Amino acid sequence: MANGSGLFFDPDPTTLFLEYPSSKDHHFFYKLLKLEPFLSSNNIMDSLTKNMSSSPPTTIQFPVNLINDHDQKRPILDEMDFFAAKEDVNCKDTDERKEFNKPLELDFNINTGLQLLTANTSSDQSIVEDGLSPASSEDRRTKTELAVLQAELERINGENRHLRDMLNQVTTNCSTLQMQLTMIKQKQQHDHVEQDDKGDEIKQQYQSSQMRPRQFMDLGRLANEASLSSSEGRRSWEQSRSPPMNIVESGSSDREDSPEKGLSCWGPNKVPRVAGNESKSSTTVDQATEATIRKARVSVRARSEAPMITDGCQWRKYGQKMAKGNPCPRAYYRCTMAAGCPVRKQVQRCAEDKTILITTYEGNHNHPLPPAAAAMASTTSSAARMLLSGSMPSADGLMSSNILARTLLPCSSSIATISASAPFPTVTLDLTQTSNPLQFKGPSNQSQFPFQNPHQNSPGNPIALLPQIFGQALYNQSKFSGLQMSQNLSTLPSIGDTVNALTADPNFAAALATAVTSLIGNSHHSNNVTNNNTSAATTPSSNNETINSSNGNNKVNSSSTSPAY
DNA sequence: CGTTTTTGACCAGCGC
DNA sequence: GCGCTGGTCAAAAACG
Repeated sequence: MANGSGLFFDPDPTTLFLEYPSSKDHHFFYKLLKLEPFLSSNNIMDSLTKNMSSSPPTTIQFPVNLINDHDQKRPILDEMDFFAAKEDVNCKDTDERKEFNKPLELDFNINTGLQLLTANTSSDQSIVEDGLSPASSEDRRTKTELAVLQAELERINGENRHLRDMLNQVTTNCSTLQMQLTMIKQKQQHDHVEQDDKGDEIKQQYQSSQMRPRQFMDLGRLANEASLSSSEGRRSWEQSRSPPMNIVESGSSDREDSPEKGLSCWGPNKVPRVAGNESKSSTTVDQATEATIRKARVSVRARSEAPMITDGCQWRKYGQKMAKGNPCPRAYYRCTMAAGCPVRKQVQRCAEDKTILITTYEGNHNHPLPPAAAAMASTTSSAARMLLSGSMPSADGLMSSNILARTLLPCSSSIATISASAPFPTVTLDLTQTSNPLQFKGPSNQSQFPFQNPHQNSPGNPIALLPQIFGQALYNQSKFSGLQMSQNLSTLPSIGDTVNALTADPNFAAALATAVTSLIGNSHHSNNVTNNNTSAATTPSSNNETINSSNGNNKVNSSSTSPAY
């Protein structure tokens, strides 16, 4: 109790800010935010934690003046100015308002212990009036002081709780901005790497075959990445009411005419064929890795009563099969947001729990993603990259990847996993978890506060776990791989904020999976731009012909793509 | 009438 | 080679 927050002066300005008694004004936080745009939320959280739980490392024992100083000035001015604060407390509301409206720099000198004196004053008076001996009076003073302190602590604790809530809100806002910045950085770095390493290959690709659809897919992928940036994301929002831009030019006929159409379609035999001669320098391991990567799938398990979760993309059902060992049929869908989009998904209910909808995504979109998916892409990209970064063509590699994933995600291994037993590497996002395995299990320097959004997070909302999941993932990523987002642990709350915002959509899970799917390719296509658009090869090459022809029959033009959102 | 869904058939991979 | 299974095709039906 005695170490309750608000009674301590922490030299850390962050903590001081947190203890600011009149910080009900949100502008105060934003002012601090402005001063510390990259303030680590973890520091904030840690400071909060210190104040809320245990004795802070730096504690200033302020003197308790038992003399009513209503009529006299404070005798001690070199110490914390609690007494002046006392006056503020004793004053009327109007005076308090005035005091709160003081300049911030003045308020910074005031700690929340300011109200102590007010209570002490009254107590002192009664004690003095008792006319007891000095010793017993001293004891009474001490006891009274203690009681007052306790009451004050309770009040301050409540205030700190309020401040903590406000801090969470401000932190999320700050982190959102940071995430946007990070996304921009990521995009710039990614584009830079692509331009440096594969610019020649891209040129050769374009020169060798102008209308090859895979090239448009590349552009589409780039467009997807571009959509991750704040500006592009905004544009995506603006375009949300209109059919998305079709990256593939002139429909599927181009695909049919292309001699390399097989590359753009799924086929186990369609190991990437590098057009450039210099591309042959790439090792067979790289090619095999690329082939494995292209086969990567993202499976999302989420509870949904709906037959299919809507993820912002448009899907056309092209088949349904009864899978072995599952009474529920498996539906096959093809993305129709853009002509020739190779992304397909399978939807099937879990045999054990039919309330769980298993959606498996395969392939990479060749068109800008819907806003929700695009926004989530930045969040999930690092997680997907991390999960797949260890993917190797061999089973051992996949197992290592799985181990890596579990190592990097020690608290979420049951939520985000890589399956090596599946024919293709599959990233499984289990959103059906009801408990929060990550909470309070992070590293010591990690925020002990969950990414709370009291309005959206709830224990029964599995999607609410995503902030923790990817926050943890990104944290570990920053710790181990030092990728773009590593420099800011404060990105964790931003992820949580973003995810929370997105999880407002009950169909968010599918959007998440879509984003992950798109980023699985994005995270690796830098290795081989020639093949990055080739979707996961699951069907024989012979089917490619029929697929293309069927696309002609069931051609989905941009006009036919109804603006579902 | 265009698009989507349904559904039986077809194909390829895999294991025995 | 055969059967099983997963995945896809494509004609017909349904839908708006």
